[in-house]
Amino acid sequence: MATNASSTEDVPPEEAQPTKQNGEANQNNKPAKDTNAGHESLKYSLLGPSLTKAGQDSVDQSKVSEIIYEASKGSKFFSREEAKDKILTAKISHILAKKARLDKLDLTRDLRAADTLIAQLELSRDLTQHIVHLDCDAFYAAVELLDRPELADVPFAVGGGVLTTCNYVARKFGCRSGMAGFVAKKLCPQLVFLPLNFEKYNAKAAEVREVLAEYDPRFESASIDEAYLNITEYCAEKGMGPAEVVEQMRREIHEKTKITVSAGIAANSKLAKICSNMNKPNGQFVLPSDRTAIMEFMRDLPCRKLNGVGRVFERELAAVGVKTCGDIYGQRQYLNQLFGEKAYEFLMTCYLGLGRTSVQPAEEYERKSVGTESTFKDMSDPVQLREKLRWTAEELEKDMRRAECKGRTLVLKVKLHTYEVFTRQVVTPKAVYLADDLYNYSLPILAKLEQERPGMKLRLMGLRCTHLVSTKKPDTLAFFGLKPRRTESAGSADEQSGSPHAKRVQRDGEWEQWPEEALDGYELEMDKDGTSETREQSGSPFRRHGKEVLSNPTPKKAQSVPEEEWWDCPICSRPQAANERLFNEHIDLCLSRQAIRDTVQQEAALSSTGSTGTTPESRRSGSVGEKKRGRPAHGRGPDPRQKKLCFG
DNA sequence: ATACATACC
DNA sequence: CACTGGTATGTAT
Repeated sequence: MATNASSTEDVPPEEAQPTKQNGEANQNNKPAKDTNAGHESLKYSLLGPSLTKAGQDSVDQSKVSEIIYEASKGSKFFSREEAKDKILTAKISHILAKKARLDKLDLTRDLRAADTLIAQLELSRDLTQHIVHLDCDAFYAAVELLDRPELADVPFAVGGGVLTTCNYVARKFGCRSGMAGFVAKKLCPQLVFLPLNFEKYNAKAAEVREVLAEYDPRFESASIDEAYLNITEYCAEKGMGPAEVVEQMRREIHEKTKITVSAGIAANSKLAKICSNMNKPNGQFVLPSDRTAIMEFMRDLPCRKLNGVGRVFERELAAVGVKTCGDIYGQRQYLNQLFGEKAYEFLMTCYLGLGRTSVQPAEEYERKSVGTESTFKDMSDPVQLREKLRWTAEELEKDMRRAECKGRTLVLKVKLHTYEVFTRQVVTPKAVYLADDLYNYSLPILAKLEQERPGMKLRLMGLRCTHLVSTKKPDTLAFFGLKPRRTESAGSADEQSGSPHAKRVQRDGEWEQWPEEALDGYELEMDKDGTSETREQSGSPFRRHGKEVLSNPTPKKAQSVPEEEWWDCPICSRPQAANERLFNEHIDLCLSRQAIRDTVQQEAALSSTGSTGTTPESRRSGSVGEKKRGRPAHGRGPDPRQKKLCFG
């Protein structure tokens, strides 16, 4: 390790380039160098995702990587990582071979297509909004520290088998979130472990959100400790600059919650997210909303900093000569063919520094799946496996009740003792959520798996429902126009996605099921055992790292008059919640409601092609809400509506 | 539609 | 000591 001390620290290992002559896969199996090279990428991979994260700057990464490597090697986990690394290496050599083949062709067309796309994307650039990404610093650790101030200078971590997070003292030793506890202990023998306490974190997160709502009542919770805000209006109202506003907001958050946050301020959410990492912890960074400044910023930005580029994609990109976002331009003629359309478009928007400027409360996003999984001691006894499946089904039922939905597809996930993962799914004949149904429909696929690999030993089992059908009462009522919708929504999250048709089709799919499900929904609600209250509040801790399900706090001003504003639907004339997206959805519903009613009456309960309401697109343009918010309608261009991954 | 891989926190 | 859990999304088939 002495040899690779400083030069290889932060960069991914080089891929073997294919030799000029034979473009096929051979190069990566050359014996002498490859054992070493293979380990380099494996070690890099074992370093984990937080390499690029804050707090690791002063750490000797090669030393850390060596310790992790030594601690891990020989384990089944390690073997699996090794195998995965080999697969990736092969995949990369395949990509390189393809690139070599492309090089022999005339790529003028691809080059022109890329330039056209760039020009088109450029038209959608919106520099008028001030978007902020806020990120609490080592959030769980910071919350724990409030109760245990004596830990301020000692390295500690939250979480058991795997570190959920750790404080900055521990990070100096190379510890990081996602790391196995025993590995962290090797890096830092004094490391103190604290158990997770989600109720505490959620309570503190709610305090932080109280403050955020003052600056943008429609802020978007991206996770328990992250949020996006659009402060354009706030800046205009107060006559303040965005940096000044965020300084003030961060000060206020710290005063009221004793939590420090870092912030990025930029013209769109993608840039803001990158910027919030620049001055962590307890700092902020402004990227001026100026095209040249943005292009220069992106030019030198390592691709790995992009939300959506992980270890694998980073390696693939590096292999074709793309290390920074600026490098994307030089390779633009290859990217579509090498990585596919979505990745290609994603990369182009990254090169240009484009991103979404829309920010909306998380509860306005539609949930796509609900699932649960757990790890346990290796198990192969079929009886025990069935017990485990039964238990998993019961856990999932609880989660489904909390989420107020049923699923039409059930996915069984299984991890073998070797860490290989399998999933198998079934479409259920009806939407399900009861443990009995979940168990009965998943049991046959478990049995089939057992048959496929006799005596399989499992270390994890999980069940997940997809193709969800909401059983929320407000939606049902809104659907039939009985009452305007307010807070909750199971609506789709399409925005200005450029191609409304795709979404429309999907929605029609949902609608087909609604008449039937609507009644079920009531039944589910009617069995009110008070759980729907206790569930959401504090009943059982909804242990979640992901998106928050809580609604945004109501701004104090409005609290006295909770439902102060309504917009009248132009079709049914009923008042609707003053929310641009819900309003548009309501119009969608109104336009096809009659068709749905017909369908229900015919009791052609299943497939109702009649419900395919051909909704006019025109109304989406000058929507009332956009004026209300003082935010310009975003370009119709391919600006994505994504939540996490940005390939869309 | 199904299976698998990747990514994020 | 002994490598998580929940959700979303992309690609290949």
